[in-house]
Amino acid sequence: MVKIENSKRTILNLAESLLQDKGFNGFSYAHIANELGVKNAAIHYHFATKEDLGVAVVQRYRERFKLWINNSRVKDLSHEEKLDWFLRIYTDFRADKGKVCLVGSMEAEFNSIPEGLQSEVQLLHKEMLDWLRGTLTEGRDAGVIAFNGEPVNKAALIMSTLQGGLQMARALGSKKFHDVVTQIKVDLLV
Amino acid sequence: MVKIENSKRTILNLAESLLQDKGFNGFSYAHIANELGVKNAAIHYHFATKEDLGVAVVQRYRERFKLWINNSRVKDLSHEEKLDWFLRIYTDFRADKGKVCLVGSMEAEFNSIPEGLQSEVQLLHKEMLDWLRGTLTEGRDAGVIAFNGEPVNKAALIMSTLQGGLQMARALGSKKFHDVVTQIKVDLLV
DNA sequence: GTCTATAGGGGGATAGAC
DNA sequence: GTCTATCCCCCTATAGAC
Repeated sequence: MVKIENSKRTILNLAESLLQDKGFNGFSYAHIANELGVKNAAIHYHFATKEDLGVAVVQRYRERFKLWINNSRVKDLSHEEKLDWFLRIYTDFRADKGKVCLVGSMEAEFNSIPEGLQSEVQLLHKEMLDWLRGTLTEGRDAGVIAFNGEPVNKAALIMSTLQGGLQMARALGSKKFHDVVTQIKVDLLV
Repeated sequence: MVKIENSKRTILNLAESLLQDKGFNGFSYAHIANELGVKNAAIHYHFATKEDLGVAVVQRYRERFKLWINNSRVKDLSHEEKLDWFLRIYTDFRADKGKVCLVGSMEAEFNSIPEGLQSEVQLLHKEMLDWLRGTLTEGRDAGVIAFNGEPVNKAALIMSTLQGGLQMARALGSKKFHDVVTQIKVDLLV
């Protein structure tokens, strides 16, 4: 029911949303087709297989993340602000119909999704962790955040916490997620 | 291919394993039937619907957890040992074919699983969090572990971290999970 | 308790018209 | 680019024999 030229993008948007809402095994081409007001086959024209669609969603997300972190609006932030920006990604997911993070959604069903999709998830997770580790390192070197242990471990802990926290909120409510974010900050100030 | 009297238990074992391996939407009665060497319909005799089966798995897990924490082998441990026992549950999952925690598996697909199952997951998550919060509170009061902030928040953080950490390990390997466990401990000693 | 057989539906995917 | 039509497979679930 919308723009013909952007239909590919619209499909990706819906697929991304469905992945974060129902998981890879929890949505179908029919869901997207219905939402878009077209038929099943129309989606297959743009993305031959479901694996192709999933891969395209993650690839786009990877590019988006790369653009974000290299954009001056993030690059020029203070160390604390960069961390807040990262936390806000997850807070926004929670506020957006209780979505979970893309990476967590697919790692939970990792052993029942196509291999090509597994590889993309791996790359995205690495790239996000890498940025977070760098930010934590710089922030501690600059003396504006504090934590014990290795930055690489702290980065893995924080990202795991956010990922698990969004999932927890589905069963126990948004307050629980915000409790977790609060504790992440507490554990960064000491 | 096994004991007739224990077939119900065997089905539950397989279903629990499959849930932690492939997720609720990623396994079928056929998987269980093949593994057991029986036919599809035989499983339906024991558990009429897939929802019934899922609910039974989580209910059994809840009872098991309750038995554990009330058993003297856990109850009589020191505060630090209790925490180590809890962490070991997750470490053992990772070592067991890269399973993720039952709660995380189903919260990731929360919006595409039956309602009755959602309720059970909610109860299990509450009960585990509650025990962890209590243990953290007592441990800090006793002066053997240290952390800032509210025990309820710290408990939610630790459990989310373990849940997300097991999922992360699927894409990035076991070392990453152990990094996270290391950091959890670092953040408890200060 | 397990079997055969089957109903009934949904899902992914393709062929060919428009 | 989207449609209709269709294929084929897998899945959940049930009926009734053994």
